Amino acid sequence: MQAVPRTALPQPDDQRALSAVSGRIENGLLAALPREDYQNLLGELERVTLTCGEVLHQPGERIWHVYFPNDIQVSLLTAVASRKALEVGLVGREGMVGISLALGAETSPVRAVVLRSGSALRMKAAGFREALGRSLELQRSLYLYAHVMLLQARQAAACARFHRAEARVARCLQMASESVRSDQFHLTHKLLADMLGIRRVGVTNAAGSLQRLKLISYRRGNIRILDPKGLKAAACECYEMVRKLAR
Amino acid sequence: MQAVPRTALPQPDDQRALSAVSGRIENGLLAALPREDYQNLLGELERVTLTCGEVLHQPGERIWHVYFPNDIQVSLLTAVASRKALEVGLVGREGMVGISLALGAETSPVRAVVLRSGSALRMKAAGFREALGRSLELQRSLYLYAHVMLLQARQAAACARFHRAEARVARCLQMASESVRSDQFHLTHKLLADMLGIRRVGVTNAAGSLQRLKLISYRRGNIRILDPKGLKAAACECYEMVRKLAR
DNA sequence: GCGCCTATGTGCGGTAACGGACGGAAGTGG
DNA sequence: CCACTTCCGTCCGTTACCGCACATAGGCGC
Repeated sequence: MQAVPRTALPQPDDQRALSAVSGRIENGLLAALPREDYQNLLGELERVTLTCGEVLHQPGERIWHVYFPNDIQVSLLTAVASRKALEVGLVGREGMVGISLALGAETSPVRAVVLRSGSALRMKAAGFREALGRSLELQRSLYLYAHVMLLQARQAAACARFHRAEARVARCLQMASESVRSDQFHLTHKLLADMLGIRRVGVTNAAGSLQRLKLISYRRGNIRILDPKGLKAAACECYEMVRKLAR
Repeated sequence: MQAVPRTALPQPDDQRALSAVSGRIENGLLAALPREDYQNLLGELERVTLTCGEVLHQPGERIWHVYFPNDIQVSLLTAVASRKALEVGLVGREGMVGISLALGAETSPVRAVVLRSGSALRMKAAGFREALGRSLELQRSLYLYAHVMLLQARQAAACARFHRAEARVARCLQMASESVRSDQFHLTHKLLADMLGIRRVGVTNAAGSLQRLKLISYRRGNIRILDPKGLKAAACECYEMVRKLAR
């Protein structure tokens, strides 16, 4: 992930904007809103397509947009000096990128990198804040989401400290699989290593071990889960933990 | 910290309640409120004295009270199976214990353990939620505080993953020193080890090394900072990072 | 002073992960 | 078909921890 260049802000693909926004609501947070509250947001939302590797937020920099993923997945990374980073949150269909803005901050504390290409609905920071002030329902669900992110970050901390690379790799694959709702998906060792804050070789070893156990198979980034139950057993409990405590 | 028993809920010392609450406001969050908002809270607040080792919240259990520390310090710990835990947040004069309640959760995601004895103002969960609904100012400052806790947790994650024990011990001592506003305080190796999620011996080694560098001296838990600048140089940057990004 | 508890120091083998480097193999674009 | 990039595998020595066990040493009550 160190190699990912700072990219220009993505442009909306306007030709598809209307149909997309007025169609079925894919994002969980938006879908859960009462219809009226959602209607009030519609004017502010614009659809963007994002590709793997794009950087949405940088730590310390101002948040210009918040993003509600449709089918993309976004990794939130905390970096330390010496070009090392660790994933401290993962945002998918059920979440949003830029929750700090809802909490009253103006700058992002993390780097937000697109992990899986797809589309999202985005909103300008100012419009978002206004909308938040108008909708109590939106407040309620976003603050609860902030709580989940807090949970995630804390669990990530304990996980990174105590769990072995192999278990963490297994957990990551399990999560990815459930997120895309398929037993096949694309994820390279390098990318996984960056998320887990370990060496690429560490992932290679762990993945090789999981492969020997017939839990997964992979080839040039194309991963297939062969034995979901076995994989879950090999994984650390952190994923389940977050789920459970998220209520 | 594994040895700390589950204690009964602390009882308020009612005889001191009135004088304490109506005196100078020590807690930062409360002190920052407009006078009117604070007056509205007064009825709900009760003063309690807490001693080192008391457990205020347990993960997964219902939050009955929130606490606004006067001079106590509270460590927030995330545990994994196998009796290991890691500090993912530290609450002092400027914060509160139980922020999850403000975000809409009902149970605590962490264990909250009193690190330094002293007093705090506490409030029943129901009363707190009502009060929060009434005061926009309180909302604003608590959500911002939630953002800071999120920051803390994320930084703690990266720190635990990447930084060496010695640097983390140095950082912890630096933080403790600033928190008590003194170059002397009490903190045993065992307690430090539990916060950092490393072995007691690891702390002993790190502390011994810092002592040989003439940065600190200690004797049976009584620590003295000899060279604050040197200590800061030996510490990892995580403390400063949180400060800076907290805006 | 004696017993006891807490706090600190030491020693030892074991190991998971590190950093760096190199090679091969699979796909990609001309 | 060939150059090139991406991705994966292997090997090396090194290191910062771990878990365990045991030894000292200060403080406290009696």
